[in-house]
Amino acid sequence: MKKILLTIYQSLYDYFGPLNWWPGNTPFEIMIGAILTQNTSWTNVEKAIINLKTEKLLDPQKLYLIEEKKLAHLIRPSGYFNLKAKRLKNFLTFYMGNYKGSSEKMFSDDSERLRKNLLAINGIGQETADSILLYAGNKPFFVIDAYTKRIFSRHHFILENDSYSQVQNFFSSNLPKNVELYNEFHAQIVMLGKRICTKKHQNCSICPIGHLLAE
DNA sequence: TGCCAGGCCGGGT
DNA sequence: ACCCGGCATGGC
Repeated sequence: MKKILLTIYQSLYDYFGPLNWWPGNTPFEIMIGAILTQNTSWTNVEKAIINLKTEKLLDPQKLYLIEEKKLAHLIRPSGYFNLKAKRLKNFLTFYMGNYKGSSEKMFSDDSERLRKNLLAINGIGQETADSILLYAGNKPFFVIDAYTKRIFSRHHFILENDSYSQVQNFFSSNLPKNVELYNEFHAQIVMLGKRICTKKHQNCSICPIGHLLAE
């Protein structure tokens, strides 16, 4: 199993090339993006982030102080804007209150403890927490999303109704614990899910890992 | 035009 | 412990 997972990864990498995730320049931008992209396409999130950048508001202190209503307006293109404005505020309260807006301080905490604390924030679930830890903090937490579950359950590596932790454990226990690998592998999975292994069509004839999959 | 997108929460059973 | 409705815009 360890071998085939790495082979799948290698095939994806050969096919798509390096994806250089996460799109975003700073840890803070990545963390904001992680919340904004919940059940939302990245193109919509980009528009919201551009709005924040244009207003020069992509800054912990400024977003912490801005009125929630105004924040909601700025992130409108990302969808669920009222809900997400609230969630961003919840995160910012945590981030400013505990770390004064310093990602270095935040990620110098014990990672398991930090993960629990992130999960305690209303609006941050397991995928968002792991995305923050992996892509903003370079901590080895494998991110599980809808694409991962769809692709790997479709091909019977996992069960369709496996829990998040079960799926995460499947990857963690069958891969070397390596941040770069976790980073790139998840990015490759998302690309495969978007482009080829979509909800409606499996398109297995052009799937770059089709020959590696059972059935 | 309807379906989908890099989830999560709260209330009900 | 599950199951479900709500949240909302933009692209194809």
